[in-house]
Amino acid sequence: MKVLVVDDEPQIRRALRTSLEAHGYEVATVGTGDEGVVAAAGARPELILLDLGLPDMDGTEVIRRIRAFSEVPIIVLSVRESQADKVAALDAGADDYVTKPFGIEELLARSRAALRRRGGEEPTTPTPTFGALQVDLAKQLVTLDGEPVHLTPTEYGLLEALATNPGKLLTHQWLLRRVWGQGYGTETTYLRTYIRTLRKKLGDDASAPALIVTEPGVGYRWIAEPSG
Amino acid sequence: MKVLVVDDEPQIRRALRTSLEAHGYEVATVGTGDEGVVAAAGARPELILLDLGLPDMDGTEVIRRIRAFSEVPIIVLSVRESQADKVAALDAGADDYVTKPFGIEELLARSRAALRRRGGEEPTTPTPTFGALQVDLAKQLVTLDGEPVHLTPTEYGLLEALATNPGKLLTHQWLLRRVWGQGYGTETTYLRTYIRTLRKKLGDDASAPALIVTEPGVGYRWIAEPSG
DNA sequence: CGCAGGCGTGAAGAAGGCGTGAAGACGCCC
DNA sequence: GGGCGTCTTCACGCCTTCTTCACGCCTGCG
Repeated sequence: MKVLVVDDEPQIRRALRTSLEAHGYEVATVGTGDEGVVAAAGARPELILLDLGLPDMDGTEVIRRIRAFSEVPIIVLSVRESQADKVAALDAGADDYVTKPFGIEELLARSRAALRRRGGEEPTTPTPTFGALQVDLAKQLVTLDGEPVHLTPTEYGLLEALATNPGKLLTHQWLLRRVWGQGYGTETTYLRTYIRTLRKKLGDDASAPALIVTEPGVGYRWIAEPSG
Repeated sequence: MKVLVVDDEPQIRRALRTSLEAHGYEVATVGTGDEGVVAAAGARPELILLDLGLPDMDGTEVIRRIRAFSEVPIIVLSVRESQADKVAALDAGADDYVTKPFGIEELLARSRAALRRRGGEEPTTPTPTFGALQVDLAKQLVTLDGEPVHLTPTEYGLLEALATNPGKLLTHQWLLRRVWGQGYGTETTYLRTYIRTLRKKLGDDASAPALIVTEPGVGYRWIAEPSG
């Protein structure tokens, strides 16, 4: 049973490693959010213990990025006790939220509970591939024929929304809310603009699409077949 | 979304009911562990909020009894903060453990997290299939002999109305209301036009129909046999 | 046998959405 | 403060889609 510990304080990492290994878990530790996302994709742990107070990245952002490609249980460890922090982390996709200092027995029990719930394996691919196009959801890196493609944050967000829902018809409103936020829903000109740059950068043709199909009046559809 | 609250204190029951109903949940409340187990079996709630300090039965026993027949998420509410209590409840099968007093926002967030996990079991949308014709309702994708068929929103809406009611006679008015909206009901020319394009795109013949039969003066009927 | 209504067929006008290209506004880093 | 990348907005021409109409056929009825 592999567990990934993401925490910037070495003594906490050490303490967690000791306790977890004593209970038969296999433990990997990293110190930054970025490493955490990469390790979640690479090492494929079955449980992640995530400290919210990381130096390099907001904790909810780490959760969101891991959730882009994995359903692995995430238990948040945090010194912050405010409800807003808890709500934000849980709604970002965390499974549980434990405030420091916590008892190791409680943490282990919550880990067991989280693992018990996730009985089945999830087949989600960390890096969906479509022919020459590869989308590394962990590193947020897109390559075409092996060449990295530079995308702005909005462009990447749109691509992620499309590529993680292959074949599905995604409405204007759904895409706008997912990429731009809850307050959006009618700004179809944004979509047209960014779909255009995406098509251009990914070498797609609107009149003979191989990746993104326009569903007039409704939305867009990612039609490329996953090939990895 | 049905929630069952098991708590012996009436004011807590009332407070939870108010908060939960304000957020769109359907709430049932009981005051004893025994009633809780019965209600969990009978009312089939999708989430249970369980107070540990019940007068008639030990909290972990309630959890165990419910777990004997249901995987419904259980969030424990308790005044006891000891690790031993938390471990016991979680290992008995609880999904989460919240100590009173708790913030309602946090409880709601934890409820969403618990529901999200359980609901994660892909709410399998049926994909009606009729020989070579396949209607993927989740993706809103129609394929004929494996080839995607492009339909306009109105065409798809009409097909969905027909294909999800196989064998049933659907009147002009019913179809118009469903596809075009409440304000319609007499525009049978619309129906004729779109039934025609549907037949053309799906390879059906009006004079020898295999999919859509005209019921003169009344409406239309989807006669294809579901085959999957 | 003639007629009327409903249906299938074909087509065309109109409205709105889309792709395209570009330019201004904004925020951020140096 | 300046420069750059990114986001937002606009105008234009084209194309899809919706809506409407006309015509011929069939059916049922008187």
